[in-house]
Amino acid sequence: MMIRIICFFAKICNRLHIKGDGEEIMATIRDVAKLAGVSVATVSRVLNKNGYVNNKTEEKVLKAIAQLNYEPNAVARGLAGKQTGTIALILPDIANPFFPEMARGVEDVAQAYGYTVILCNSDDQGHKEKSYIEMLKKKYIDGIIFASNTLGQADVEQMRRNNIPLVVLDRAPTRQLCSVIRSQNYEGARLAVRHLLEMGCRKIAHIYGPQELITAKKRLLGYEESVKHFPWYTPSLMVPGHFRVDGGLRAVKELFEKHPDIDGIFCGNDLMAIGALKGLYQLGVRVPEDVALIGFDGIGLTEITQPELSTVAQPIYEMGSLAAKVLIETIETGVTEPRLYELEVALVARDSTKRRTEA
Amino acid sequence: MMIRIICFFAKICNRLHIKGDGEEIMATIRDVAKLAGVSVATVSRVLNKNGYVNNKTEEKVLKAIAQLNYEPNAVARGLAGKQTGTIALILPDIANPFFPEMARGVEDVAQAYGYTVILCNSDDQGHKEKSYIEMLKKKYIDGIIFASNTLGQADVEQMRRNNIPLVVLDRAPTRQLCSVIRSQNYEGARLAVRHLLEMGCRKIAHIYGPQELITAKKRLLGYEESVKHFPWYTPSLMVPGHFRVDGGLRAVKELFEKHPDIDGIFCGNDLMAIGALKGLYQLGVRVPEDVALIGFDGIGLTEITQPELSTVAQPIYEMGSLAAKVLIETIETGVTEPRLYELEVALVARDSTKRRTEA
DNA sequence: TTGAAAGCGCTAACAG
DNA sequence: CTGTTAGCGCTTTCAA
Repeated sequence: MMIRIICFFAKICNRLHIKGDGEEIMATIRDVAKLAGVSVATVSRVLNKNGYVNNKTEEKVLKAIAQLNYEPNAVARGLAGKQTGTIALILPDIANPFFPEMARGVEDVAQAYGYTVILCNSDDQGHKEKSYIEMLKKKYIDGIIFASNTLGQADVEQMRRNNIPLVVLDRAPTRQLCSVIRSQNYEGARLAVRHLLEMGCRKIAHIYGPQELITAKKRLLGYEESVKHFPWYTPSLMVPGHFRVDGGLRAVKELFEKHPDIDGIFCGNDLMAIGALKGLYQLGVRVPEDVALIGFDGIGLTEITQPELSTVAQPIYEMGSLAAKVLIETIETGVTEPRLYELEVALVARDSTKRRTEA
Repeated sequence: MMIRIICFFAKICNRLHIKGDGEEIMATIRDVAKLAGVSVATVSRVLNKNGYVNNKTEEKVLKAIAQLNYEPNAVARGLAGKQTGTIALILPDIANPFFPEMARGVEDVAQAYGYTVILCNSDDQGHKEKSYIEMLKKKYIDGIIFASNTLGQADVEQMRRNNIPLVVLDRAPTRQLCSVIRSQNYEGARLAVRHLLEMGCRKIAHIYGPQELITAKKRLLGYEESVKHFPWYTPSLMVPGHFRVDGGLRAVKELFEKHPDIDGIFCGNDLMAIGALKGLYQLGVRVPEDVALIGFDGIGLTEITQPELSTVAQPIYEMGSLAAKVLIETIETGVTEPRLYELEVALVARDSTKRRTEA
């Protein structure tokens, strides 16, 4: 009884906006119902545009909503309906220049659909990913976009069991369990090599990324397939650069010790190409006169180097926005039919490969 | 009655994990209570480590929790307790190279404190910010970090009324209403100019950013104060570059039309410095031999140009991590005493200013 | 030290 | 077409 009375007073205070410091009180669905003279169910119906509602009634409700400046409470909705309007983006490191643009793509379409994006940096460490996933599950996240590399088959299956829609980027064979988005890594690599050949290169090296990554692997494969029939081809033309700037720099030096006559380098990603450019500069090798250089990814950094870097550009922003679109569709339709999207890449020829074609 | 029966069966199914496709069922606090033979209140107490709980009882509860693999549901917690363990980071554009590192700083400490970060790109457009804030309010966000520029006094006050803790980065006078984090923009500018002078420059220009931004303004001011007493000083040595690469490129060309004898340029941020470098290259002006060039911010890009760019480095990552720390403290202690944190900047002298000192 | 029970604000049966 | 009501899973008095 006592409780009731206290609650009653609390309510009165709420309604009258008596709250000391002028704190704003958010109207609830009940307030709206009362003001409109209908039940909360009816308000809920007009809110969610489901079920039948008389036009007149709807108008009354809408008016009440406007009058009270009512906004439905997303948390309560989440609890009741199991949908929070939140998706998570798990990526290795937002500070890696490849990911911000992709994140932007995700965020833009999420925003457009009324979703909110939670950002997670995994550093490609399995335990971080798992702890994120735990946390995201607790928060009733609606779905996850995975741009990270350490996602295991087991995790995917677990997500499935938890009914959490999943879209992964740049991952291989998990195919039948969730939608996958990637771009033409193999074809892109071939494109890069062909371009170097067309620019007159006659001994082309490759700096490759971590072979656990399907992208790095495919690009290496594309290189190999493109050059293995040449007489100059030899395995020592392929050196690792770990997808990092310093790796590219080191790799290029290693390369030139063994093969001072290299006249073209295809780097597995742009960061390594930037490192390679640096390394070549330090070696006194001119780009593109002595060596033509091309990267992969198409990140913005390739435009600020001197010379500007040729690259095989992936549609990074689109990969993100498509991922979000696919995920949200999965969430909203409930259809879990996994699909594979392979996006096209494009050769971007800039100064770093602009040499005279030799006969 | 019918309902009860159905629910009853549903519950049984849940408990027995009969759910067709092997979908996982998450244990609830009630399950734990039942298994431990206590009430949910008790479980809640051990969960939140508040209130008295007998050691024995606690053990039982803990065992039940472990046994059921129980994880408290964050959404329900949010509804009941008004705290969701989620903070928002509103910034202009994650694709702007300045922000990823800052975002990383925010995310890292958030993660460490068990919080989750929602990413919002405002593009510095007021309406986007407002719509984000609406959305975030609905979601019971615990606090907001603002690294964006169009936050008005009214918004800050509104946040206050809604009791949403707020930390802003790089903003000026909103001082008494929320905590502010920024770095020494004025001093940094003076540092940059002094460095150019020490390197022997005798006519120094400045490319400045949008004057609506306090940071750009302070840097411009620092420049002016440092050079206005020189005979060569004239207002046309200051041109706008909009904090963008292309702006810097254009600015440098404008500058050289009027003042071909410039031998030093201080750019209000690194992006403009990169553009300036490009422009100078196109003009055939050598850096640093003919012109020494220095930027501001200390973003990673400054290390990949040729020559590498000197810059006044802000502790970008720390700005982010500090912001998160301050925000979370505010959230958890409830203390809203606003503070101002001004972080130190550091001169990073690289090749772009490495010229012989003239007597 | 513990339990009962009233919410938090909304959704979704079900019954008119 | 609309209202009643039982939850969603947790926190938090209040009583015991």
